Amino acid sequence: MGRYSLSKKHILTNSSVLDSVFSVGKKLTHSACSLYYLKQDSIEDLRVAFSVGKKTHKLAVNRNKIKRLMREAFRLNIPEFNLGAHDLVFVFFSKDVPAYNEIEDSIKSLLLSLSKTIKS
RNA sequence: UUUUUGAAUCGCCUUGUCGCUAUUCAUAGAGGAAAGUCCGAACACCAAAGUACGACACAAUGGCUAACGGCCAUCAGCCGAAAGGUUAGGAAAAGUGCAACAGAAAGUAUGUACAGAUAAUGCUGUAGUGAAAUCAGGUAAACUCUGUGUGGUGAAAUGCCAUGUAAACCAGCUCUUGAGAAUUGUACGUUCAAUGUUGGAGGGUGGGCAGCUAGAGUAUAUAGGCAACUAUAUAUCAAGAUAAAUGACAAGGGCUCCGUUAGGAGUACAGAAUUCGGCUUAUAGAUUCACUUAAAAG
RNA sequence: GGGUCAUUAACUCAGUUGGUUCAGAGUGCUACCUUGACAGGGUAGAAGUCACUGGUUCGAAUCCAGUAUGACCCA
Repeated sequence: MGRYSLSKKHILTNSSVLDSVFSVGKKLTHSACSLYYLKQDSIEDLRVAFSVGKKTHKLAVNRNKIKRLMREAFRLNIPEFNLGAHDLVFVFFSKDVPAYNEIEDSIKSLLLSLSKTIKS
């Protein structure tokens, strides 16, 4: 496994866990993205999920594209932040189809503020 | 040559770095519509999957096909100058219904005026209203009739393994006089029915494997056929995910548009979900072939 | 993945099955009357491509086919 890898183990798939993250977990927002997060003691690594609403983006092509961009940005930037075991959910809610730079900016700043809040 | 008409094809390419999914560990990895879910099948299941009625679909003639509501050819109607396009094109002499306004009258019809003919009436022709007016009238995309077809449910089907709980609780029904149930609109039939069955409220799981990708497959050639299509031979074939992979960045080259150049902008519609055959809808741009001659230019 | 419906005035709904007879009701809007003025009341008026595109028909909001948007059901 390389330094920048992000394989299927780290994708959050269980629906009940997702529900709990949305209801119990806390929320951060930056420009076009929101981040829900919840600390988990039972697991060792962090797990992520990405979401784009069907209301804002009707075409499946655009939804897939945005999710892939978000995952790419997360994959390249996560090694700089040393987070513990957490469940993260990124939600995209803007109505435009963004470029890669904008997504990377917002995800970077979200991760930065998350690490600050965890340390403090 | 432009325009017009028809048929068919393509659906940007290459390299590098970092990733994702599958497995043979080195390869492969999204379409012509993957879409809509409008039809037809394959495949699977149902303690009888049976019979009748109902309901629904289709409709010129002949052919193709696994099948079809699809496709091909021919005839007829309509549109077009032509090439060609288009049509839910069975039956009104089985029955029922419907037709505003106008008009004498819109079917238990046949009135009036004029003309013709006749012994006379009936009769024949013309007139006005209207979409339709005497013709065994129109309307079936009104009911209906005729012919043909359809059992129902859909990979969340179905089979196996693992994990885990509750053989608990409440209510109803029934031991042959038949409650209730058996994935179907109704009836009949058939089958099950006390370690029974139905409903309620509640508890647990919500993982894995198979189904799952080589098939009515694709391409080329030859033969048959007007064609759809069929037969034979040869070659060829690596997506298989499941909160759902097929991406990001960089460089170079195509193509289109703008611009005198430098250069700039754009590169559609759109993302597999069991698999096929069609139909319908969306689609930048490019290419090939055939056909017509009305118009414009030479 | 599979299925069922809806779309009519600015808003909420009738009418659609069964074709032609004025596309209607309430709320809101505009003008006038009533009042010293407002509210309320009364009178009158405007506002519609019947979601869109085609077809059948003499004639379509209504029948048929396709498209778009929205809602719901199955687990």
